[in-house]
Amino acid sequence: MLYRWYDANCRILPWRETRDPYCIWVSEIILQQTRVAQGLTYYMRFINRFPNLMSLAQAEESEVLLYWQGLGYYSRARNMHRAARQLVQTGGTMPADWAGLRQMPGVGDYTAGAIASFAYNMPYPALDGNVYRVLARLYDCDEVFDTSAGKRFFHTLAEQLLDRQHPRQFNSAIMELGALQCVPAQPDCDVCPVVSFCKAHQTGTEALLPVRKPRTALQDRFFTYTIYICDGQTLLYQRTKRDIWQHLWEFPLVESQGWNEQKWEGVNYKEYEHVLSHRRLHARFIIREVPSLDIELEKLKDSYPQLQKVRLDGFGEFAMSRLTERAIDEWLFTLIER
DNA sequence: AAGTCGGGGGG
DNA sequence: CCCCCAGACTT
Repeated sequence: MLYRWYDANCRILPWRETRDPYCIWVSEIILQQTRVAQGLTYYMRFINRFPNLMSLAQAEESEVLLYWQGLGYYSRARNMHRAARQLVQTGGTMPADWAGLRQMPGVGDYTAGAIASFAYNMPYPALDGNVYRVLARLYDCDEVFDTSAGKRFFHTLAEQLLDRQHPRQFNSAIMELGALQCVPAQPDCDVCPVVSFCKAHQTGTEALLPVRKPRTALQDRFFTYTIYICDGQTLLYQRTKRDIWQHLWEFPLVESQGWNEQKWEGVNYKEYEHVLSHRRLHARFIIREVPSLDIELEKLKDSYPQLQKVRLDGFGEFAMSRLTERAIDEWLFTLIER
């Protein structure tokens, strides 16, 4: 039932056309907490530039981050780069078993199971958000799934259900079922291939499942960026602290607890709001034309790591957050053209 | 166990 | 506004 549905309905995706563990690894990292539609173009560009372990290991981290720019969760890219360098040091091939995969930086239980089953057809379950939803509904199970106990519970369930003769096909099918058919909101159960096995549908509880623990509240942060301008150049620094956007570049930043209501007469600035999953950022970008960037650089260099002069047409070498990217594209550049 | 890390799309 | 997405890591 399930396999027939999969063959007829599955999406054609490049990482399904290969069994190269490197390519499958890259796809799984990109797709962590990321929709296929968003990750697809990143995957194509990434594989084209870094077609194998060696090419990734030999690249600079800064270039890897450029290929990740805009995708979010940037530690994924840095962990992947670190893993590639580790593997090249120890033989230059991808691990060929679950335990070896699981030890790679950035590879957790889900990703290890996904690579093991997709690349090697090994009998390990792979529980992502789709699978938790499908299992919770099939068994009408209201156990909270994103706790350690809940993960153990569903993992045991998945191991029992797993088709050990066809782990690749099984994992692909059940994930695709969650992505296309057993969707979070208003699933069309009338056309579901496994509706006759679905206890939640018999009870009418599909919409209540799966059960997740409550999310942490959104917090506000206030950023004031200063764009120093002189002679077609500006100042950029690299974020290095354990915080958002680690190792990305941006304009010198001062964070405050709120907006102190001073008047901004004659000051050239623009405000942006930028929402992350658990933060609401309130950002002000201020343009300050100064007589000399070297004087500002000297004053600020102790507070801002890697602070340096950058030509306004040279931003392409520096990986930046969407927020900074937007401020540059929508404001700075349109302002400069006048 | 709880918090952190991005960004985007859909209802 | 809310939700969730081929999750992992740190504290």
